Amino acid sequence: MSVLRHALLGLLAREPMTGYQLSRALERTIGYFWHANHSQVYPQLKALSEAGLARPEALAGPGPRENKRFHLSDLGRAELRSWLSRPVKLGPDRDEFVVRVYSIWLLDPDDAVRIVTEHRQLHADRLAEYQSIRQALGEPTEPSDPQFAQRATLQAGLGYSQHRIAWSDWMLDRLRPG
Amino acid sequence: MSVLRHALLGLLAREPMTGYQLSRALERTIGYFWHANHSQVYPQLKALSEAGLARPEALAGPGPRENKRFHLSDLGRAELRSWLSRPVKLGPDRDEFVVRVYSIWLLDPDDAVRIVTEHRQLHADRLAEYQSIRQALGEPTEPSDPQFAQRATLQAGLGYSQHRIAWSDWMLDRLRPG
DNA sequence: AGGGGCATGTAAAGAGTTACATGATTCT
DNA sequence: AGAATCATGTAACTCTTTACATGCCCCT
Repeated sequence: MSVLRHALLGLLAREPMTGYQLSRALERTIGYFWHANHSQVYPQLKALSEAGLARPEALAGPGPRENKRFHLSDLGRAELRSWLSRPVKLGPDRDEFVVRVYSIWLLDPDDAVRIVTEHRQLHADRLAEYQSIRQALGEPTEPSDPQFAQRATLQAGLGYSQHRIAWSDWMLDRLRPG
Repeated sequence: MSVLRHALLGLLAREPMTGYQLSRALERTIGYFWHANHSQVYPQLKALSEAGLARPEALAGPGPRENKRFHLSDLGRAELRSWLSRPVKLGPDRDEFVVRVYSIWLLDPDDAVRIVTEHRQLHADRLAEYQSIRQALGEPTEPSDPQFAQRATLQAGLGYSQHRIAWSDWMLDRLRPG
């Protein structure tokens, strides 16, 4: 069972959603940490339904096909809980910008400064985005509240962007002589 | 052209290597940020050779097949430089542990504390590993030196693990009442 | 009338993981 | 004699991305 399937179960544990809504969630909140396109979501929802982890509810709605809202089943909730307790390996080991930095010695100093500055800016923008979400979300509640978990993932994002900005500054200090 | 292909070019820009050596490098240094198995490396090396970005040199060596050491070509170096200057999107958006944390409200407080503590420990161990590499590597040199780039990627790792430890502590403070 | 958002799917290609397969050399 | 390391490949499967494809509803 893939991470994506569990990400979908985790979203459905909060409230029933259509495939479209799940796809959108994988472009924002949880999507900052695990992205997926709708073309991947629909087949996975079918698989989850067939495995009895989610139940589709037929809806009247727009479009040529039947609209469906998915509910987490008891089996799905049990699977999600069991997944949470299983051991995880360390991640991420897929960081394209760090791979680029590994070859940064091949660039002219000006170009090197430019790409690091661009990276810093991307994270400064992302940080501002996270901070505005934090405003909307408020202070963390009790750990049994979904809001707490959302606040904790947000905190991961805040800390990560701050770390990338600090790292960029570390490089800029050493790339600019004097 | 994939990230993996450019990671391979970035390794070959330092010194000629066999597919086996490249595979090992993708389990350590640069492998902390972009992992790949040998089964992925060999076909990509073939593709790089066919595209004229790397040249194979036949070697006497053990085993039933011919041994090859790959050299970066001028075209390969140009491609690598050009890739470095092209814009990057933000990464990573694949962080399994954060996806788990998004559902942590479903767990008993004890289990929640346990998985966060385990995560913290993984990063504390990784941090110690990075610190011993830093000892061996020394202080950063000039930006045109491959050592500088290696030191900069290491700095990314150091900062990242520190951030994950701080984030784990943030969660533990809130998961443990009192 | 046209654009954007809601809504659901399939197809094809590329990337990545796990397993299968072979065989020499070196160390214990 | 057996294990670890060096060394190279293929096969099968899953995951991910990009593109194709349809059509309603609401707002301007």
